[in-house]
Amino acid sequence: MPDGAPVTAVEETYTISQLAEAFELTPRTIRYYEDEGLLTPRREGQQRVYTHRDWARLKLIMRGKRLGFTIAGIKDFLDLYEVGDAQVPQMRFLLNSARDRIATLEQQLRDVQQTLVDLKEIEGLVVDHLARKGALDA
Amino acid sequence: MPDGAPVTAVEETYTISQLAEAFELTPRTIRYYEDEGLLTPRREGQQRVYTHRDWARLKLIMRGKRLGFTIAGIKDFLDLYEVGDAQVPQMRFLLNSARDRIATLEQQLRDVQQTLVDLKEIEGLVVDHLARKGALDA
DNA sequence: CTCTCACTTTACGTTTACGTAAACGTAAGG
DNA sequence: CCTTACGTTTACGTAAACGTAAAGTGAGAG
Repeated sequence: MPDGAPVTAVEETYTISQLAEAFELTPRTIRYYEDEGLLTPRREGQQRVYTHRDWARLKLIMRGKRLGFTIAGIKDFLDLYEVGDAQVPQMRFLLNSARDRIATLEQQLRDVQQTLVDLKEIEGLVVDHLARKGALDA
Repeated sequence: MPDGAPVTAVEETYTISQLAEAFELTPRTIRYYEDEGLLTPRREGQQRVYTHRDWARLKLIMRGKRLGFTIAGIKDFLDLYEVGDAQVPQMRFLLNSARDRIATLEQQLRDVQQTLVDLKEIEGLVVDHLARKGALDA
């Protein structure tokens, strides 16, 4: 076994455009996320090499975007997943960040639920109105 | 009873800065929403006069913002509440809009719930870590 | 060797959602 | 009459999140 050989199987990697296609983003966007510190792919020559770790982070990024978070906010959020090596003061900070975010998410949860109630009521009204006009086909 | 006298009690009105303070916005922002067609206050001379209807719409606007909608998206959403006088083709359009929005909101609901699960797990890990270090005071 | 293709960097452009400054109107108070 | 307070319009400025064009690099095909 040659020195420095990988212990685990060779990890699967992705190019930037593979990631772009998978997540329906442009390479530009993915590079932008790197500029903002959300991704840190290694380089092979000058080319970026992404691993399944970047894949996972991109999934979290997309979820954050669907939730309306800013890129900076998503970065903070991603940092929460990197708890391993933190010291106690940093830990306290992370804990507060996590709890803040939980609070706003619980507000968002209520907002979504209420909006769904509203919209379904509207939907009912419209369907009703169309029914009275006998225009409910299609 | 004089001609043209209001049947109901005189409706309560608000100035732009009253609204601004109540919703923690700037007057600039409220005028911007008017430019974008989200609010249409009547004028008294050159001053804007807002009613409780504008108040209600602003509440919906703020909720939309918390949900990460764009201003244009919020406008479309507000239009859904104006179903009364629509014709059938317009009704069909509204129905589709409402259903589309319901779909994305249900996705958002799942996202919020999953993110809450994630964050609470992180919170648990951090609390645990701090406990082992005996640093859970304060 | 040339061409193509995918990737790279640099840098200016664009949209959204307001901020901010300038200049003015108007009613109330001293 | 002057100031103060609040309102107005007009218009340029700005931060965020990319789009887009220009120009260069490196590997492989013909």
